[in-house]
Amino acid sequence: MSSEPKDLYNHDPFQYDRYGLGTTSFSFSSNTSSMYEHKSPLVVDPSSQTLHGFTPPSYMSFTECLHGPVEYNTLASAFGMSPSSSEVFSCIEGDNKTLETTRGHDPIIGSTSEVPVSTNSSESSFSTEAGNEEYSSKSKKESETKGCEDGDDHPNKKVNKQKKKVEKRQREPRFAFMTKSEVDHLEDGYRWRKYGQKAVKNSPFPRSYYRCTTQKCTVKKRVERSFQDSSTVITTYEGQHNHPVPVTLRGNATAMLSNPMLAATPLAAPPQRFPPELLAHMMPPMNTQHASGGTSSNFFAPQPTIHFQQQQQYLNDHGLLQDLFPSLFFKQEP
DNA sequence: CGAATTTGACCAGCGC
DNA sequence: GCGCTGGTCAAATTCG
Repeated sequence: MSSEPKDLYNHDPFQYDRYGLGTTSFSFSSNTSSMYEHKSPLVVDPSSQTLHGFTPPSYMSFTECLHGPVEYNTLASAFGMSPSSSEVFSCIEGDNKTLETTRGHDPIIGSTSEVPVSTNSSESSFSTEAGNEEYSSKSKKESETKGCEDGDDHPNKKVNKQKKKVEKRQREPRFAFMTKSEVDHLEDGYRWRKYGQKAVKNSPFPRSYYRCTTQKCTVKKRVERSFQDSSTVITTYEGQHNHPVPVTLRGNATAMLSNPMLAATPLAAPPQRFPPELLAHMMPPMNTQHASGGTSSNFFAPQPTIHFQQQQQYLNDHGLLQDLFPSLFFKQEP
């Protein structure tokens, strides 16, 4: 194993754990392992369970975020994608090591155990990492056995194993976020097939594993409920969709696509790339209901039309983005 | 009847 | 090396 994970871990994407109330830590890293970090105080409104200055993205669809060239999947846009009203109040992006952790300390759960994911949580965390390091052998197994020759009808797994050991696979970027939702599996417009379920240590709730059903799309997601707050669903996406959103959408997904705001969403917005979910989160409350409502909002509710660029402009004008993520404004792909 | 889900088994990685 | 855990497979079952 390379030392990369350790290094990453040392950077501690969960650093927000250490800074207590009113502090947030953002960590990003690209494939080159560069990392940006910035800590900035945020105003928290416990009653509304939201961070002021963090508003659900009404302008960007979840599916859009999941799809396409967006470097860091914008899953936070999932706000409102759930069949029932839900809120994403924390996002975590990282790699296996960061998210998966060390024994007995579930990465995600673990983070929440250190800083209780209470409804009045005062932290919001984003961290991104898309490492290049070896991926889990299981994934290799999956892609290889499915893909090809390995699969001779001989279940000679020993041989396969050796092949697998040699071959490395690039790690897919991961993105985790927590959502207040009654349902585990949030509708995001894509079609998923459940391929596994496991009991999670220290949690009464199982973790479900889903895979995108679209051919050749390797995106997966894990869904689990926080053991500390059963109303919180933790969803971890892995990979990026290489296909458009399936046409046949139901329920909210349909609503989402028919939402003029979403339709106007500039998929191609700024090419590279401030994670849209952050943009979304950092948007000041355009809708006063969000700012003062205090209740779980339905993010699909009609809202004033605001274009992405306008929102960005707003942020720029207020210096929010630069202040929070100066480096991201100049971030270049390697 | 095909698609999706369930569920027990299997495997690899990691810490001790 | 062993045991624990997460992740995946795949047969069986359920669903539409």
